[in-house]
Amino acid sequence: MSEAPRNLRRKEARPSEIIEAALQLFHQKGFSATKIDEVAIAAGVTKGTVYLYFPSKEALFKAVVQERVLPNLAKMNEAANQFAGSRADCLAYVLRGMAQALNECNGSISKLMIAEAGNFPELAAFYNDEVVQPMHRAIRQILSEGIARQEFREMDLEHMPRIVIAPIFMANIWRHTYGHLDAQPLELMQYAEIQIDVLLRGLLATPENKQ
Amino acid sequence: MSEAPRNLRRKEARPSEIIEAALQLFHQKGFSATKIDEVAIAAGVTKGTVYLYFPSKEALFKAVVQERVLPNLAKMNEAANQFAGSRADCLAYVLRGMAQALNECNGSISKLMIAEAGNFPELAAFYNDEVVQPMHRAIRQILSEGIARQEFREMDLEHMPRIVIAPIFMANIWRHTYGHLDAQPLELMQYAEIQIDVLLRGLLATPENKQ
Amino acid sequence: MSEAPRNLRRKEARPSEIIEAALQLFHQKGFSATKIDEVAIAAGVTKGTVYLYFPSKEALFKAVVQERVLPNLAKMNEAANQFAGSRADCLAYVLRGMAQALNECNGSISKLMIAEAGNFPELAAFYNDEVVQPMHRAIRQILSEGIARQEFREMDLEHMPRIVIAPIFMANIWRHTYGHLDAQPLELMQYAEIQIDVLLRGLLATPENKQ
Amino acid sequence: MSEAPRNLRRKEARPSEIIEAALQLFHQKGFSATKIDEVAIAAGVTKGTVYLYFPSKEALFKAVVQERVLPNLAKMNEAANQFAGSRADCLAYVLRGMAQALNECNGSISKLMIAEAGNFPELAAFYNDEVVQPMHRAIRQILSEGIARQEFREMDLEHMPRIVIAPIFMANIWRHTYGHLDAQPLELMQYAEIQIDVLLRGLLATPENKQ
DNA sequence: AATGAATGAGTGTTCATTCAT
DNA sequence: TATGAATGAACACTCATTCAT
Repeated sequence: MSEAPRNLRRKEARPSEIIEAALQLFHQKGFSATKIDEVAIAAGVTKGTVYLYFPSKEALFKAVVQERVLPNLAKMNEAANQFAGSRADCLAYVLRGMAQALNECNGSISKLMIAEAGNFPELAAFYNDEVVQPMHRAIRQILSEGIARQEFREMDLEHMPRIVIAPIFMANIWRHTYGHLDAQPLELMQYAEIQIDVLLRGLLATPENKQ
Repeated sequence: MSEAPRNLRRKEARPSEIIEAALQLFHQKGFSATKIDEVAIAAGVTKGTVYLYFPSKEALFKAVVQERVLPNLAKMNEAANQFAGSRADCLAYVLRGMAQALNECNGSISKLMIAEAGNFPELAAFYNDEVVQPMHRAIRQILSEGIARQEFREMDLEHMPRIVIAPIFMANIWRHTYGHLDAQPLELMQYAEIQIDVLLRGLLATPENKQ
Repeated sequence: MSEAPRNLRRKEARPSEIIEAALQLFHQKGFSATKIDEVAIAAGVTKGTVYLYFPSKEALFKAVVQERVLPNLAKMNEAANQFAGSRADCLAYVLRGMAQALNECNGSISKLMIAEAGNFPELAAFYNDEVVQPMHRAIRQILSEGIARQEFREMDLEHMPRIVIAPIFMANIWRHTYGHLDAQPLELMQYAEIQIDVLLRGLLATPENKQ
Repeated sequence: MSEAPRNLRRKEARPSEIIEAALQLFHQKGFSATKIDEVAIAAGVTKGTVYLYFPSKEALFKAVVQERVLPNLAKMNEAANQFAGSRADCLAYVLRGMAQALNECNGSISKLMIAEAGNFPELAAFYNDEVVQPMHRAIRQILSEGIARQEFREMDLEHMPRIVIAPIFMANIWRHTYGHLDAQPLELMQYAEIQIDVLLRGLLATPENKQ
């Protein structure tokens, strides 16, 4: 109740507080519909302060993407590389990790990138290069190893990464888009288990081959 | 003086020309970033004329959704109901139909609805009620029949519709969002075949599963 | 009292009405201190209308310069070229013409360009190329002819144009800057006659000088 | 810990350092376009410090005028009063002094006062009363003495001061406005000599008297 | 039915000014 | 004395919407 002095309060936390507020609003309303004023209020500051840390709304957008996605991606990649078990287990592990990451984060960058890519071509290219393609490569790597070990049957490695990750990503996007309309909230982790089960049955070499 | 009277030209076609133009622009740039002026120009009329047929930008949005999505959905439902073969074939048939519909349409309403749902809650609810839920019901119906016929194994009918349709919808969204960045364009129909193959292997009752 | 319909009223006159209003305000308050809103109100329209005709404040500025200065300059040049009498009379004639032009125009572009050149380098260069240098060349031409005819004594042709025109320009700037503080308004035409008299006495070849 | 304490460094010099920085920036960019931040940085302090010494941007402006112009004017007046030679020589001396002062100072207060007078009526009045009118009186005094001594011919004493000083002042203003566009920089002192020569020839009583 | 000139509320951005330290 | 984080009023510019023709 007795306020801490405003201008000294966590001055290094400011940028990330603003990024957090921006993430919430961007994913709720999209980029254009989000007003800097709202971001500022949500972050507990005023408009001018936002511009103290980010030179433009677009720069704020980029910061949000960079701060919130790249670290997650790197973590996932590393985990996959260090995973020692079967490739099926590895794939399951990675998908679970993705679901967990998406579930814990209460924003949806992928939704944001879908909504605004057309208006920010440069940012879209950045996202594609830095996030999407590396993620596809990681999945493809696991699948390819699995085929080599005869865990997985032969398959089209070109298209498979999209097929593998789409259900989880779309579920997360839907959650943030229509979730409030559902009678009961979508349980992302549970959903992921089902998707993993169906997927692995679809990918594994014949049961006969397995044992 | 000798001009062919422009305003005699297919008076009744005006609204749908405007809707078509709006669809293109909405899916390219999103709702907020699309200007009425642009829609007008793309439709070959002037701004005032748009307001002659649609009382507001939001009303235009709704008209786009209603005109372009509901008919497709109804068609799909009917086809599914009349399909006589195995439920696996029926599921494949329906998914192929969706992919075809999405492939032929050079806009992406689903992308649009993801991007703008937050700003148009009423529209989101409408879309959810009229499009998403019916689609899920239709898929669930096929799966449920398949289980009853012991074509499919037991499964979670709550979550499965999302898992089934996610890859195709995501690929279509991708096409309209990042497609221009890809070396070669995503072949939606071919992609759908692969997804159907993996999915059915994952869903079918195997001898082992059945026991 | 009964207003003429607003949107049809002199639609072609709009741009020049806006330019006129902008000229007044720019020279009264400078570029930065002039608000588009003020220009609009002074022109009897609203802000949006200004942007209907000029894409930016800077573009409006350029239009003001182009519309109000270049025509005057061209007129002066032509008059000087056609003037048949002595070069002293010609010089007097040109200076009187300048004074007249500045006197009749109730703005002062030269003041404007001095005040804002630093912030609009491109515009300054344009003004220098299109207005200042041509004016200097015209003066230099007259002086040089006068020297050839032995009307004028030998002199430094490089610097002379500035010396010749400075008093009239400065007086005009003065009038628009501090004039309201003077007990009696500066009579530009009368002032010009005195300046012409002093100048010609200073330039003419005297019998002694000629010898 | 071992830093030389910055704030001990010439405490009293702060205001004049700030004034100096402000002078530079005001004449380069005008009043409105100059930001307090820039002034602060140029003076080697921070924004807050500027407000420690000057309660507002306008007050800083006034301080600049007072500190930098009034002393020069007083010096000129005194020199003129003590000058013992002919009034022609005295006039030449005073004009040379002005040119020198303007030449040495790399700002142009007169330009500043032209650009911003409209926005600061009170300051304009102050400048007119304290600078312009005294300067005119000083010139008028010299001319009047010269006429009494029959060095100068009869003339209009009302307008003459402007005519006398305009070329030098305008040249200085131009130098600071368009100078960077010229192939070779304007040599103000050399220019002044030419102007003095033309002027005196224009003002002196008959040539016969001269020798 | 169609136009397009005009509007004005709204938003991104700037910057003089304040104040707790 | 000096800082610099924070403020908020102000302004350029946009664009959905209106309306006289």
